Amino acid sequence: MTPARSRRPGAPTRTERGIPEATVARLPVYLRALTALSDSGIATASSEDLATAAGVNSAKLRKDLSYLGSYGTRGVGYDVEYLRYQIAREIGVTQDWAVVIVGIGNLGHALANYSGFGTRGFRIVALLDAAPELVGEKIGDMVVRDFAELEEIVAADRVSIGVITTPAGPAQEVCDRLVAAGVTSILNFAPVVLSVPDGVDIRKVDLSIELQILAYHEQRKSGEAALPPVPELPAMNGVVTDLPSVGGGVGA
Amino acid sequence: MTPARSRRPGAPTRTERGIPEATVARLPVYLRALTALSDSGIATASSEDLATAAGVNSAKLRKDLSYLGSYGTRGVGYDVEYLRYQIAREIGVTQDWAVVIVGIGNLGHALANYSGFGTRGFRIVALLDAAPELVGEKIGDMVVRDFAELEEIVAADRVSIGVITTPAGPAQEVCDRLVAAGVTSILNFAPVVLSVPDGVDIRKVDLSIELQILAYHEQRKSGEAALPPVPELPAMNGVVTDLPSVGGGVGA
DNA sequence: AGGAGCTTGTGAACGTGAGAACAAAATCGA
DNA sequence: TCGATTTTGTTCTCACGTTCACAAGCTCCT
Ligand SMILES: NC(=O)c1ccc[n+]([C@@H]2O[C@H](COP(=O)([O-])OP(=O)(O)OC[C@H]3O[C@@H](n4cnc5c(N)ncnc54)[C@H](O)[C@@H]3O)[C@@H](O)[C@H]2O)c1
Ligand SMILES: NC(=O)c1ccc[n+]([C@@H]2O[C@H](COP(=O)([O-])OP(=O)(O)OC[C@H]3O[C@@H](n4cnc5c(N)ncnc54)[C@H](O)[C@@H]3O)[C@@H](O)[C@H]2O)c1
Repeated sequence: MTPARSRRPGAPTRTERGIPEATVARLPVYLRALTALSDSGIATASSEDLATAAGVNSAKLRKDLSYLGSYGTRGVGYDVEYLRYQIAREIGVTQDWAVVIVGIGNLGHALANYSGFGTRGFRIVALLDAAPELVGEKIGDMVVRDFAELEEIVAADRVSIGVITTPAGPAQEVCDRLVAAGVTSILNFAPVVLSVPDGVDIRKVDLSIELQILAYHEQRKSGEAALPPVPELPAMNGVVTDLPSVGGGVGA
Repeated sequence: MTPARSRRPGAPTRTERGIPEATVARLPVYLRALTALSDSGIATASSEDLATAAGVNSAKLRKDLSYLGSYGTRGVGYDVEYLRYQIAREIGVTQDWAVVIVGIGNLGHALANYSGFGTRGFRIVALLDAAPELVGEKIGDMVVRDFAELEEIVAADRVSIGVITTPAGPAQEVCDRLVAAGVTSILNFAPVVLSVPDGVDIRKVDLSIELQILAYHEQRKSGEAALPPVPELPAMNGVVTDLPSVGGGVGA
C-alpha cells in the first residue's frame, strides 16, 4: 500500500483510514444505487454505470471508492454485491443501530409509520412524547411511551441515535436530556441551532431552509428585474420604520 | 465599490451579484436568528452575537453578509430589522411563493399540517394525490385534489415550487409532470436520484442518508476495534457468496 | 479636538473538494 | 505470446470554502 507520506500540501487532512466528509455523505447514495442494481440482477458495474445511477461524475465516484480500498477490477468494473457489502461495512450498517424518536406529533407520526429505516440499518426502539394524551397510543406495532422513561430505554437498548421532532421551544432541553442519557448522535428537525458537547454529532433537517434556498434561485431565474425595489440605506443608524414584514419566523 | 477585477486566482467564480452557494445555504439560518433577536426586542447585534445565535464563526458570518452589501456599522454592529429585511429580500421571501405538494401519505400529511411555511415566505396552494380514496379529504383548511389537475393549478396560481412526497417508484414520473407543467424548483423526499433538465433546481431531503452519516461517525467513536471483521478480498472475480445481507434498500 | 475602544469589511493564507487526464492492470482475441 | 481494448486507481491542477488578522471607520469620552 501507499507508504505513510509526510503531509503533502494539498492533500486533505485525514486521520488514519479517515474518509473525507464529502465522501461519507455520498457513500449512502452509492449504497442505494448498488442495491438497486443488485435487485435488477446486475452482478457487475463499471464506475460509469454506478456514477449514472448515483447521479455523480465517474471520476468522483472512483476517487470516493478508492478511500475505502481497492475493490474494483481494472478492465471489468466492480462486483455489485461485494462492493455493496464493503460500503455497508464502512458506513456501519451491517449491524442495526437503535434509534429513539422524541416528539410524536405530525412529523413524529410520519417517521414512526415509515418502514424504510428497518431495511437500511436502523431499528426504532421507542417513540417518546411528553403529552399524557399521546402516551399509550399505538402506531403500527409500537406504543408511544412517556419521555420520562428515556434514560431507562437508552440504557437498556444501547441507543446511540436520537431523533428530535418536538417544537423548537423544548428542543434544546430535549437534546440535553438525550445527551445526558448517553445518546451521542442526534438528528434534529426543530428549527433551532442546538448546542451539544464535543463528541456528540448533530445533523439537522430543515424544510423551510431547503425551500428558501430554492426560492433564492427561483428569484434569480425570474431575472434581476424582478427584484423588489432596493431601499438604499434609507434609515440606517436610526429608528428603522416601515419595513414590510418578512418571512423567516422562529415559530414552534 | 470594488472595480471589476479580471479573474484573480483564488477568488470564487461568481456572476454579477451572484452569491456563493455555501453562503446562500446559510442566509436562511441568519434570517431565523435575526427574527429570534427581533422577537426578543433586540434592536442591534454584533457579528459575534449573530454568529453565536446562528451557530457559526463570526468571520464567516461577516464575509457572508458582505456579499449582500455593506449593511453594518463599524464599532456598533447590525441593525436587526434592517438586516433582516435585506436578507429576506436577497433570498426572495419578501413575497410569497406558491407551492404544491404531491403525494399526501404519511409525510405529505405532516407537511400539509405544518403551519411554519406560511410565516417563512411560502403558501401551499394545493395538495395532490393520485389515489381516488384520498381525493376530497380535508386537511386543515385544504382539500386533497386529483393529481390530474396539476397543470391547471400550476398555471392558475403561478406555482414555481413542487414538493414530492410520493414513493420512490413514481417519483421520476411525477417530477417530469411537474417540470412539464412549468414548475422550476423541486424539493424531493423520495429516495431516488431524479433527473431534470437544465434550468430546473432540485434539492433532496433524505432521512436514511442522514442517519447513515450519523452511523458512520458513531461506528468510529466506538473505536476501530469495533469494526466488523474485514474479509480481505475473499472471493473477488468469482462468485461472491455468503456476504451478510446489508442495509441500504431501494424500497418504495 | 483628539484619542481610546469597538466592530466591520476584506485581503491573504490555508484547507478541502472536483474533475481532467493518464499510467497501470486486467481481459480477450488472434 | 502479444497487442488491442477496457476500466480502474491516482496524480495534478484548479475552484471553492474557511479562518486569521488587521486596517478602516464609527462612537464616545475627556
Ligand atoms: N410537520 C412538518 O411538516 C414540519 C416541517 C418542518 C419542520 N417541522 C418541525 O418539526 C418539529 C415537529 O413538527 P410537528 O408538526 O410534528 O409538531 P407537533 O406539534 O405536531 O408535534 C410536536 C410533538 O412534540 C411533543 N413535545 C412537546 N414538548 C415535548 C417535550 N419537552 N418532550 C417530549 N415531547 C414533547 C408534543 O407533545 C407533540 O406531540 C417542529 O419543530 C417543526 O417546526 C415540522
Ligand atoms: N414517512 C417518512 O417518515 C419517510 C421517511 C423517509 C423517506 N420517506 C419517503 O418519502 C416518501 C413518502 O413517504 P410516505 O411515508 O408519506 O409514503 P406513503 O406511501 O404514506 O404516501 C405516498 C403517497 O403518494 C401517493 N402517490 C403514489 N403514486 C402517486 C402518483 N403517481 N402521483 C401522485 N401521488 C401518488 C400515494 O397515494 C400516497 O398517498 C417516500 O418516497 C418515502 O420513501 C418517508
